[in-house]
Amino acid sequence: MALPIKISEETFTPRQQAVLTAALDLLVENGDGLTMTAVARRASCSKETLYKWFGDRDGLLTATVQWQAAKVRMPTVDRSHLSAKVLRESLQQFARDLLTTIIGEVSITLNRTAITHAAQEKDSLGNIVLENGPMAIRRRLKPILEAARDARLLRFPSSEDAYRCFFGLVVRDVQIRLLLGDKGLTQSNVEANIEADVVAATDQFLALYGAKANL
Amino acid sequence: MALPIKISEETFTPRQQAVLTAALDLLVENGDGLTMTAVARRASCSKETLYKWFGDRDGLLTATVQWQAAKVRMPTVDRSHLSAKVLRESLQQFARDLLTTIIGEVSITLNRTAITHAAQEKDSLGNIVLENGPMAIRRRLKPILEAARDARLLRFPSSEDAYRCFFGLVVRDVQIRLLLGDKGLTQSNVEANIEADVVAATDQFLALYGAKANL
DNA sequence: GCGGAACCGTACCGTACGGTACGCCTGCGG
DNA sequence: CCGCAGGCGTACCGTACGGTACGGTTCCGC
Repeated sequence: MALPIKISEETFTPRQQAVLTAALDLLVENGDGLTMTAVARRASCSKETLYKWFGDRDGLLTATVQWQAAKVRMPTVDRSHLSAKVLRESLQQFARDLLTTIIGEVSITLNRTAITHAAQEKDSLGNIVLENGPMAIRRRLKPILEAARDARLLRFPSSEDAYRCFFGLVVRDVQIRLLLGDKGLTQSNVEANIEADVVAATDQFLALYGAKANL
Repeated sequence: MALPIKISEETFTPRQQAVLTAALDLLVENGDGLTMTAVARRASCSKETLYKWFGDRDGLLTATVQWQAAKVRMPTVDRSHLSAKVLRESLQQFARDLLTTIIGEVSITLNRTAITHAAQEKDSLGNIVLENGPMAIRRRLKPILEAARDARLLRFPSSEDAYRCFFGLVVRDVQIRLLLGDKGLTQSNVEANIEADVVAATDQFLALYGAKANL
């Protein structure tokens, strides 16, 4: 079946959401060793109910990822009056959101789960994570970039390339290192430098794509 | 036990290397669903031998990743006479190697395996991959960056930051999308653009860190 | 009050897979 | 020629886990 990308509030009943919360907690705690029995016990429900609601283990996993991923909300930027200052602050906000998201325990777990899943020729989880992560950022950022170009604040031939450059400047090697469990890169460690990194990445992006002296 | 980071040629006998090759092939083919029985059958050896040589499944996995990761070789750059031209070409070579590596089937598989492993509170595989991937690049690149700074070709306060910026400009969202199984980003698709991306990333890096008009 | 739907808890089944044991063959040193 | 070490193939064991079945309880509509 084609998975719905969007999840509305009413997709899951409160009880079901409690189950999904339990599943997510277990996922974060125990890695991908998520068993149906454990979820049932944690959520105080029967396995039969799990299978009735979610079909099978994959369905539960999918629902969990989908439900959690949909909770990530992007800030809306007013692009009607873009000034250099507003643009810079918007970019910084995007960078901050992106960084704080990817270093979060939940994001790491979800990405790991989806990648593990993708290793078994199943890309549904990967698509959900992509759609709610990088692609969501892209959808929100590109209009702003294009508005900024129209306002002569930025210069680029392709907004796609500009977006991907911004992504690279912000994320760098942080995400892959966290996913691989690099001990030299704890969340708190990265967290302390977020503000500096946000400013640095934004400055670099503006240096590359700013129309003039936007530094 | 502390895992040796370096693997010499003689660490494994040819027969053992054949077994590891079989394991790697299966890993690439079947994702993380690597079973001891499958490896034994593919390598035409008995399971008993596998356990004798590698201890347990984790040992086999570790040996496979370790052995394969060690095969990645970095180019050596002569940093005695660095000119702007040589620097640019060196950077481009690094970018090219990095990109061609991470889009390769084997790299994707190894990273996925290590990440899956990291989701179970085991970071040995992750460390091996990190050490032979990003960290290896860093070890080779940083001296060049610093030599270029000494030669007044580059300007930066921290070679660490410069390296990580370069990494971000080159990799961008390619690796995470491939790991997540993004269908809109096939290897061939990326491969076709490698040269353009290499040049673009290098130009951007030089624009940010070049001492003067190194564009 | 009554029937039934939903659901909990638990017991159960089948299978897949990690790990072990054993019988057999081959090659080699003495 | 003998014995034995190394290794192949296979059968086997135990367990963990996905998935199912079923009895008991609660709650809701009538």
